[in-house]
Amino acid sequence: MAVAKFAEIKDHMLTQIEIGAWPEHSRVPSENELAEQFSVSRMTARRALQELTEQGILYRTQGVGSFVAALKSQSSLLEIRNIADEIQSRGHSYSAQLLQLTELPCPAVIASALGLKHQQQVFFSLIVHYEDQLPLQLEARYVNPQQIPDYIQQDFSHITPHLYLSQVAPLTEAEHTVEAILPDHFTCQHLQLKKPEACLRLTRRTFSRDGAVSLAYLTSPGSRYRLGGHLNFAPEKRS
Amino acid sequence: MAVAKFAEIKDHMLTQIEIGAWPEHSRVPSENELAEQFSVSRMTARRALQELTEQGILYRTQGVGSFVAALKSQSSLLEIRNIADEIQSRGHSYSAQLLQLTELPCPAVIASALGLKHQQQVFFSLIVHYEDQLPLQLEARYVNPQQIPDYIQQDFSHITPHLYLSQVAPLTEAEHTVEAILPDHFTCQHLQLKKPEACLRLTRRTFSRDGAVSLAYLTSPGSRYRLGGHLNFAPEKRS
DNA sequence: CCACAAAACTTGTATATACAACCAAAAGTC
DNA sequence: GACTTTTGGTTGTATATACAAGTTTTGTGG
Repeated sequence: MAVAKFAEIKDHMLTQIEIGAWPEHSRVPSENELAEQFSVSRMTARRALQELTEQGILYRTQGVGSFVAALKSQSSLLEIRNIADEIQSRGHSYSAQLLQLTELPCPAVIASALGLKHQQQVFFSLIVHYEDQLPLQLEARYVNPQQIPDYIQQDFSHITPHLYLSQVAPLTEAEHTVEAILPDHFTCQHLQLKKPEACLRLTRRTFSRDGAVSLAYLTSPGSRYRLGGHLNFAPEKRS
Repeated sequence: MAVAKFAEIKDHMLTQIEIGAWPEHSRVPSENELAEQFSVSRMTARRALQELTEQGILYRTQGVGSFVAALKSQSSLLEIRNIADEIQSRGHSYSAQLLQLTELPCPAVIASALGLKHQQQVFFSLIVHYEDQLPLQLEARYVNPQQIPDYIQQDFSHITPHLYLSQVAPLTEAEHTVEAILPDHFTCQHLQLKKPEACLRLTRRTFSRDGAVSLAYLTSPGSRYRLGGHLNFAPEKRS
């Protein structure tokens, strides 16, 4: 058997959800209906539903039915991931648009955060990250030119700044803050938000051995993105 | 059936692992052996093994067997603290107002998250946390009455639900998601927001050994609250 | 002893069946 | 109309069976 039947059913259901044929909280076919549609036994159809439920994609209620759970992009608080990897690991297509890559005099706040002097030159990049053609995150990043002198010559349409930086200057430390903000007009435009909506803004400052490397403002619409974390207090359950 | 057979097998195996009878990487009984020991079918024994594998407690290899996984050492990278402690550690005054403490039929989403049945009764509390007389957080919490039957009799003007729960049912696990939302009118009122502003909503689901204990929605105005974290990437040690 | 084949055992997938628990809506009753 | 009962659909648990796929052990022939 090339690919398991229950996996084919899962695939089909995931597709239906992704293309929007099955919206959030809508009912999905019952075990018996799926069994008939795919010419499998109920137990096999059940397995597909079961595993999707365990993945948090569906929720089920005995005696009622199975439904599509609220679907949002999610990244982990506990690991620092490349946004591109994150999107691709969900099976979606990733793309990015470079809006700016320049050198500019350092605003006071940035200078302080990166340990530079006021008005000293600093690298600045502005990138929109897309998940399936929909803007997921606006990345505004200031980079310490003393530590990464070649930053401004990179081609960030093929490598994310985060990935590049972690290759060039191994991170030793990172500092995060998470805020909820209402984006300004400029941000709304680039995130293709018709009306301002609540956004998550992750501020990330990274350090290498020699000090602060970069300060990034990562802004994502609250309706498209959330952060997730899983903490274990007992050494007996999953990562 | 009071408790499912596959659950009994899981319990037994968890106990064996916890007391050290089955050390790390040791082989556990095969599907057939468990089936005979517990007088169940292979499929039922298989389910116990399967679920323990999904929880990361076992690992299995086709043709070889099932084994106890390595216990994970835990570093809580991002610690989400008791709101009262947090406020007081900033040198501000903390107070709380209890708005509701009732029992109500369980909405489907809550039931699913807490492992309860639809429409089953669930405890619900609604509390506003104040920092220096200014509302900082609205806490809406659903509590599993099977695990915390006395929840509804507590005096939450003198102890936070989070603190009470962690005393009564030691947490083994917590799951968090962070979102940015625009609060509804009701939430705005209790947070004393004249105009709706972007809010951080922290959803926290806590577990004890017997399953999900509570699900809390913690909503704070973006202008008054943010989450901070600090991650260290110490050199990895590999043997 | 070695090489190879066969057997035994393990996990993985799939089916057909049965019954229990639960829910919602329809049907019946007062 | 209000209430109760029934009924059909749905998920949850459990069993017996079969075969596939992978690994280890055993056995056999050379």
